[in-house]
Amino acid sequence: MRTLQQYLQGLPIEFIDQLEKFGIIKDFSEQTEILREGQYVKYVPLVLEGAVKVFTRHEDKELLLYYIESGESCIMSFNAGLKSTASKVFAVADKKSLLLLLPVEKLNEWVKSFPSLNELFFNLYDQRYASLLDTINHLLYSRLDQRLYNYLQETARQKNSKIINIRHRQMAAELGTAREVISRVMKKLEQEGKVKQLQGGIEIL
Amino acid sequence: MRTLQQYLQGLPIEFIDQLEKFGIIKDFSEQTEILREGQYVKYVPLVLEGAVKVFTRHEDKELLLYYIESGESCIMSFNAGLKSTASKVFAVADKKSLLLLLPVEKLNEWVKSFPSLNELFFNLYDQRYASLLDTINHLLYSRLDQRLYNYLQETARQKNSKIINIRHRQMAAELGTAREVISRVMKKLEQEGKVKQLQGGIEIL
DNA sequence: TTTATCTGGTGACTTAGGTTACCAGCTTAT
DNA sequence: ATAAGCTGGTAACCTAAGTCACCAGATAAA
Repeated sequence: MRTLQQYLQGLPIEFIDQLEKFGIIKDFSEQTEILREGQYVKYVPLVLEGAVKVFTRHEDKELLLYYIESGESCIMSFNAGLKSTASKVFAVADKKSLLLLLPVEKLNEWVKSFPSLNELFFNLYDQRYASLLDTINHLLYSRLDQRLYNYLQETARQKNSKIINIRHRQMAAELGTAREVISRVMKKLEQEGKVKQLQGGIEIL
Repeated sequence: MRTLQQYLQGLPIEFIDQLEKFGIIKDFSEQTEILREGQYVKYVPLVLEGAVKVFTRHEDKELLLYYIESGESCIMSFNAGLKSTASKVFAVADKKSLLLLLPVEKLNEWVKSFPSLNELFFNLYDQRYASLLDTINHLLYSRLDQRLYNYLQETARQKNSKIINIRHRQMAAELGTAREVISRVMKKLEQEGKVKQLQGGIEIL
């Protein structure tokens, strides 16, 4: 296993020391829930390895918002931690992941003492904000075929493979629509030569 | 006119001093554009009086995201200023407004020296993030009648009046839809007894 | 092996909302 | 006063997408 210093290059050594002292490194297997909606947060996760998916949910429907990747953290738990408010999103490990858990009681102090941590969270806020803005524009202006195709491309990027093994049912859930609709739209994308459905999974062309 | 101290209670006096020295207080009349998309920012506005509307735009369609009210600022210009990136939203004064313009070259320093400013922007980020999340859920799960009614209620709150004078065309623009559709849905809301269209404007019941 | 479950595919139907075209009643300029 | 432009209303139509019902093939469990 690599050391914290190797994961968190660019952070001052005194901060890394603090992290080693008070942070907790923990493994999460694929599909493990990392943050629940309504949850109050004691540890803010920072992704060292792997990736975490963040969703919003409304009644039984959900929607994939974005991924948290290596070196990034979850602003919802950051805020929920600092302000003791409840999370409005939920998060799940997308693959086997290694997280560094930051205790919230230290966080406030750290944000003040280490400008680079402060800056990291500002950057993350900005990135997620931009991502939500993008989602809004897609919801408002794109049809589902476009959204599905984007989704598949992003998934392929995450899995680092042009062929992805995934059920229609899951795609539907992550795009906030119904399974039958995915089935229909997938056929359309296939006819347009953008994807190919084969036994091993879906190939993105 | 009130002094900066009166507008910005809770901020340390040394910071107010800095603001008086380097900030610019400026009046904006209703409908004045305050931030353009793609714009690079030299001054980050902080609303003292009035209110500013923030929109996203995609081709010719736009969508009202939220209001910036007294004591609040625009995180998009904050980020655009600090990182010298382009704004992804645009903003317009909703009424005659008084803004305090913060020069970006000072901002970086201020964020570090004054934790309360730092905290203000974290709070604003969180608030806007929550607002975008809300918009996403509405776009995904609510029908237009519900969205329109929410919009009217929010507008009434802003104008501080149950009767609002506004064109169907503008409502359509701010909700990202077409004028005819508003006309149709307004009739529906009227039949349901939720609003009343009279010569002076729309009454929200 | 023989169920039971999961998976994707499909046709038929419904609905919200976008589009087109047009009209009547006000306001505002000329 | 007359014309031009804004405003809201409406009918007809179209399309994307949600819903329902059902089916066949694959996969997993008994």
